[in-house]
Amino acid sequence: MKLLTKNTDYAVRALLELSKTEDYVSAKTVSKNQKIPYQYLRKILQTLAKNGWAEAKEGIHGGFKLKAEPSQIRISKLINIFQGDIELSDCLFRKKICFNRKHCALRKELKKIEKLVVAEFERLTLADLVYKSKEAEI
Amino acid sequence: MKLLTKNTDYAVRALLELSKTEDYVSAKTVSKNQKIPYQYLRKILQTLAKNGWAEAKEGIHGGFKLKAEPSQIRISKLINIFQGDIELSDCLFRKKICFNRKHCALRKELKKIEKLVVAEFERLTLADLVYKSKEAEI
DNA sequence: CCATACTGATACTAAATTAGTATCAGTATT
DNA sequence: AATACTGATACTAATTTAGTATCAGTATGG
Repeated sequence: MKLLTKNTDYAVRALLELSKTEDYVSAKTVSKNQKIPYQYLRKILQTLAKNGWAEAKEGIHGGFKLKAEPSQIRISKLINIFQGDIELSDCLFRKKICFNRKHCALRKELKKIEKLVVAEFERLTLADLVYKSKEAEI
Repeated sequence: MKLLTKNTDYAVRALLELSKTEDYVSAKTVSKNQKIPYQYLRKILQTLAKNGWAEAKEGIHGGFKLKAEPSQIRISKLINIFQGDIELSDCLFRKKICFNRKHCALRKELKKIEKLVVAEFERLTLADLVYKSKEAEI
């Protein structure tokens, strides 16, 4: 069971990379520094740009830069983009078997846990990670 | 993102089904009542039996029955069996890049969330679900 | 004004995980 | 001995995740 898939993981790390400087950073550079497959990363950066988290500049010396403050970039949002809604379980057979109380009892409990996780990921921002990174470098 | 895959979900529902009676219940019956594909369910029940959560009886009028009290069957254990360890993220590049503090900062935060989730699933037992089911039937 | 180093868009393949099926052998009951 | 079941295991299908490849277009520096 994984809460983060690779593309979310890569997205976070790419954004952290961008947070290092005000300049535009090319996908190539991010790819090198974070050891993320180049073409895969490009798609991720494009998605980030489309969703307003990064700004792209085309042409030579182009690249990407953060468009929002790290403290405004919530990991939950990134999960939403790359993995869809945070939803811990489907209500299988939603319509038919939810009359089946047993199943719903499970579902109800799962929903509770789901809320916890969502809250945690909403609390967590890129800034938290930047801050902790710096702390660790001392 | 799903915390429970279908086999865990099926396992829980199968165990709930078994909890209804002291008698042995055949896979066929469980399959019908819970609308779980028969052959798939059989594998799940066999796994539950192997892991000591259900007792199997062979031959005609055989089937499965609970081997533990519902209050002793923790959902976390079922997750462990059917989905492996609860682990929200791999530390990709574990050995090499964990020197990379940025990644580790993320990982540290994920571990915290992971602990929360694990604690919740350890708290939750089959009995909680049975109880809530009965409540709902009033 | 053009070579270069980049992004935009998109189509594609590969790998891994999850879900489901099928089959044959053996066992307890009547 | 027929029946209704489990044990074991091999297999296929579907879905999700990960990664690759390619062509078109853009900004910049020489």
